[in-house]
Amino acid sequence: MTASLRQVAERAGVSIRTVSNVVSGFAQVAPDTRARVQEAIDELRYRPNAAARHLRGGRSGLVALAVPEIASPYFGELAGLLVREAERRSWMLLVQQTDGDAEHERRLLDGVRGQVVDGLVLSPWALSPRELRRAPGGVPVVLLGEQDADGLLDHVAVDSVAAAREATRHLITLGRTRIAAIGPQPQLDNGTAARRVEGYRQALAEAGLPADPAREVPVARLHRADGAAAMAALLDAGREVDAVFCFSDQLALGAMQAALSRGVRIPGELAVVGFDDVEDGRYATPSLTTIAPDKEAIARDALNCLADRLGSGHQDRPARRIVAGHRLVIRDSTAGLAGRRS
Amino acid sequence: MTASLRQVAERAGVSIRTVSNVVSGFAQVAPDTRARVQEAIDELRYRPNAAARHLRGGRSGLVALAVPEIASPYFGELAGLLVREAERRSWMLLVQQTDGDAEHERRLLDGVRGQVVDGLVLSPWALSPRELRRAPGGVPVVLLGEQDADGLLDHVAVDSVAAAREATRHLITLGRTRIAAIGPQPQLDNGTAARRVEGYRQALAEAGLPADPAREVPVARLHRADGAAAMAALLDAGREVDAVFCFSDQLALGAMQAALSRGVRIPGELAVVGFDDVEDGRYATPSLTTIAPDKEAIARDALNCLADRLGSGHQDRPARRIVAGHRLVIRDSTAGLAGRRS
DNA sequence: CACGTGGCATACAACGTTGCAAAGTGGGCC
DNA sequence: GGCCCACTTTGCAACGTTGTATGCCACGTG
Repeated sequence: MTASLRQVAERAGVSIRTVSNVVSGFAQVAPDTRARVQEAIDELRYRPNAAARHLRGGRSGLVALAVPEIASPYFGELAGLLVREAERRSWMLLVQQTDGDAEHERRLLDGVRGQVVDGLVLSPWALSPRELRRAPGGVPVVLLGEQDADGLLDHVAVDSVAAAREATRHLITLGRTRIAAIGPQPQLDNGTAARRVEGYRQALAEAGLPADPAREVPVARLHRADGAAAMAALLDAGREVDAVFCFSDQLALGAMQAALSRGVRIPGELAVVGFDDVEDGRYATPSLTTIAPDKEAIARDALNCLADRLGSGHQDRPARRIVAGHRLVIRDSTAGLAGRRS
Repeated sequence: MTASLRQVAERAGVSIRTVSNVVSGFAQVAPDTRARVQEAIDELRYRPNAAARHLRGGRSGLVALAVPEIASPYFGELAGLLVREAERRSWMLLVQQTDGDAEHERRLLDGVRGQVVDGLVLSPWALSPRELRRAPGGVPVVLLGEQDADGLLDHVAVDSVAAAREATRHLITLGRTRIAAIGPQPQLDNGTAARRVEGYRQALAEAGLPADPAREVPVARLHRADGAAAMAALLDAGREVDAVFCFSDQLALGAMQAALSRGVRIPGELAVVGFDDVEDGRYATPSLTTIAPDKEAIARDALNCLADRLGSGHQDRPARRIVAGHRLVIRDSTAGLAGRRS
């Protein structure tokens, strides 16, 4: 099948160890020996055996990304960036799906851990901080989103309170006063959604606008269909609403679709803001105003966390809480001018 | 760190081999011995070491998916299905991105191969059949799309000629006669695009419509921006066009956006059909008529191919050419009735 | 009683790699 | 000429697992 160090050694007339030295460029090897060995390597097309290295060294070079659903545009885009970032470090990315299922997430925490990957980037959905905390001492974990496991695991997230406040404030500056929020998830112990609600309420309070609980529409998942259903519910209930802040672009796109199909004009009668800045939103009609998290930074920082926990000496440093940047991107769904996309 | 067979064996007072037998349920083990061993396993939280199994058995339980871009909705959706399908077989999915780069694809063919994964699902973009063919005897490969490597590698794809013909024919039955195609890629040796052009032309010919080369708009990539640019070019050139068949939903969504932003009514003045049936299209305004490939079948069949090449005895069976099903899904971008989404 | 049989448990080796320690080689210096 | 040192190369062991072969025991049968 594929050549091993032994075969290369035989061919080059040296010991296995010397070939290993050439391959890993470790110890000093005499130039002519190195050349002879290299020749044998090329002829036999030798490639280091990953399994053996993994067994010997305890590192697989694999990192897992676990998200509720990889088909979701936000996670797809993030996965793309993580793959790229991983490659930069000679790692490879393994993708796991939790389907937003607690049991699944639990299994990942002590299943994939310690076995095949060197680290895990987890976007928890159903698991409470309490459960995340009891993660055993396996491989390093980085959480995405604001589920902070009581400071026991590293995590990377945007400042959702601030971002939600900015988004809502933006709607307020447009003169909207009856602003709904689509995306709370009271049924889950979900830090991210809770914080976005908080930011939304803060902005309303700052502006002296009343907070109407009936305008906070909870959703079960973050799909377009959930956004569409939520919007439909708002409209059917006759809630007079002139703007809506959606906790994800997916929800916003679904909401827009539902509103448009009922003849509601956007942004004229209804201004819409999303969250995530996925590509779909940029090309939707109208294009979607949104909070754009710095996804590159999230990907980079997440792998940085893993990298330095894998590095020597830092294994037990206290958990980090990294705040990634974000900015409000204003597009047609809130811009009066019915103009071009950003 | 994590317990090994040795430690379990010591604790249970049996040999390593016996523990192994318990774990893999292989040889016969006396009930009380089994119970004792199981107890030790539980107490020590023993988990089989993946690296050692990989080294010993030559199987890693990993399968790679290599696509140009995982952030693209079509590949994201496919990845989700593949992860699920892989899980059903106790495999895990590794994601690689080629960025549509030939060198990258080449490296994957003989790099990832034979080293860390048991199989590779590759969606080639830039590599010609000729190059794909010289794939060395590493791990099994399945190609997605219609790049068939001269019958040397398994591949799974929809019948693009037939699908493109149906899509175009649908536009013709609406009474459209000046039908453009967005998506040819003459600069690439890309079987898929070529076949879609072919189906498009066939439909025109069948209907006795003239084929106007200027209405076949090539694109460099399949992003929304490319579709938007192509549409803009068509409109700016003053080509009178009353329908367009786009080779992917992404292109179609970009094209719709460009048309809408210039005040072109869809489907009134311009009917649009896409290809892929990604979720975005279902929620676009108007919702997008498209060719829906049977993605579940593609995922299943791709892994089936790998599975039975990994199984005993079938390693050298001739390459398979699997045709996945597809259907035309008619939505608002071609339906006169400006109604609800499908 | 000797032998075969079947059930159960074990020993050994090997998968391919690398850390460690030590051996071999040659040259330079006193 | 002898000795030390630096440079280069090597052998051994171990990572954790499983295939193969074998050992041990009790039991039933001829």
